[in-house]
Amino acid sequence: MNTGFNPHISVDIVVFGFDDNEGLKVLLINRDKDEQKHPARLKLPGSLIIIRERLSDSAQRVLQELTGIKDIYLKQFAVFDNPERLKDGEDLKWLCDSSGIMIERVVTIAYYSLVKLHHYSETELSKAFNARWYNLDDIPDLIFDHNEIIAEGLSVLRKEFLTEPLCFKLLPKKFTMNQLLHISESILGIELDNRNFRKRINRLEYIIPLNEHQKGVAHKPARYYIFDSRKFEFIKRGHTGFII
Amino acid sequence: MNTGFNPHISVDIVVFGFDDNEGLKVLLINRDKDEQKHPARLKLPGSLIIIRERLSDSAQRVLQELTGIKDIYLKQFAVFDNPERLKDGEDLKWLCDSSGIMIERVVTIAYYSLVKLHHYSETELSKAFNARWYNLDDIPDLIFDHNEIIAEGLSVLRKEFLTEPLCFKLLPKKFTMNQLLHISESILGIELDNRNFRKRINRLEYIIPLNEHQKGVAHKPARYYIFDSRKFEFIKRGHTGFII
DNA sequence: ATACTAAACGTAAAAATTACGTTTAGTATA
DNA sequence: TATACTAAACGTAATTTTTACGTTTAGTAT
Repeated sequence: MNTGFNPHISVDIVVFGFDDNEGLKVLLINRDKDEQKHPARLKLPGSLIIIRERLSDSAQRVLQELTGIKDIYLKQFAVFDNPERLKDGEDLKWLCDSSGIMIERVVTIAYYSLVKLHHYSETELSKAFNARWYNLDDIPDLIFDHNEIIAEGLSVLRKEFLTEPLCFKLLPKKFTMNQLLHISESILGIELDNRNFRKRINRLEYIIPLNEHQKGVAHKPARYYIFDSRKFEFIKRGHTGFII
Repeated sequence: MNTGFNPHISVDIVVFGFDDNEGLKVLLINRDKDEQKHPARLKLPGSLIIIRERLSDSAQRVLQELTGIKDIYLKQFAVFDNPERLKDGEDLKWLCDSSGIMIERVVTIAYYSLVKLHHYSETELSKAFNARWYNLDDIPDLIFDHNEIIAEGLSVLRKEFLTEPLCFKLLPKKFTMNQLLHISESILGIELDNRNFRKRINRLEYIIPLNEHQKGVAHKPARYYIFDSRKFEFIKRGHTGFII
């Protein structure tokens, strides 16, 4: 039986969702989408790739199929290849049944992603996809090596966050200094000094202050800023790129 | 015909070799190990993995089989998965012939490595393996997407070099400040100010000055230093790790 | 003795970091 | 209408790091 799946390669996606109030979360789905088994078998969104599919296409497709989330930033961050990683007999049986092929060994390519949590309704994720957001420090036992994949994903995210302008994927076009601060704190998992943070950000030429302010807040209204990605690239490339 | 190869997954290794005089080089082999075809088809050491083999084991094995180099530091740095990456008909035919299996599509996991060039005799590499070191800015057209793999490998190496203590893999146990400087310059591809470099390094607690100096040189003999990896880890982990 | 070489030390200005204190512009409430 | 409250925004002074240089030192070679 040829299902079109590549029996050796899968993708798994760690979707980090940011929420102003509650910080960073991860999206998990139920292994058995429609059943309400107890205990539930939770996992990352992921699946075998289609034979000749590009990995990034595969990741986008799988994510949409399993969670409805589409067209988002995805970053390949590691490969998990332990030949024993699918060792759990029951979960392996489920994988063979659900994919319709004999599984010998699967190498998975892991992606992480950053999304604005409020863009995706909890109710729809839950009802249509049996998917839910979990706090980072409250993640249950997952199938296969998915706990390890999340841990590594978070570690890479934190490293890349220091050199890549990732926070702007989680912010509206116009954002305040405090929003930027809170995201940085959530992702890095540390507290930052408000005043020193402002000073550091103000030196960055690619974060541009606007003459617009918050309205209707019960305190001094905050200024809005925008991120100029062209300026960022220009500076990052050491002024060697041509800006048309 | 079951050759034991996984028809979908390969490893390729970018071996960077450092040489005090000539800087950074890359090890390339001939596609056709024993023939002296003209023009030669050059490539990175790499091959399909064995069905249930771990990727890192595979990389070590393949490297030893194709170049004789063994037990070295290898770092997974990227996945190359373009479904058209093996497009070249002649090279694809060679791959099918040499592996003995029908190739549909191969995703390759790329590793980079750092070795002391003088550890590997040019003659033996050349005679026994038809392998040669090439200067980074003098790399010919390679098969498949191997030029792209090298470019990406170098880019990742340069990034990781800034935060990981990679240079000590290229230095003898006891090294001089100038050796450290030259490696840094070679890898980063830029010139560094000798005096400011010394100052910066001297601040690092994990680079330890010895009371030993060069002998028999026609100038002020240089002090030797050693790298204390335990101290480095201790400091890097933010003093939270237990040192027994 | 003198020249030569790379190693090693030094210095002063500028920039960035750190650890704090103070003022400001708005809403809420008494 | 005055006062309280809140987060935003500005400020400062000490310390550390970076940058761009100049000078001295310890050896061999001639």
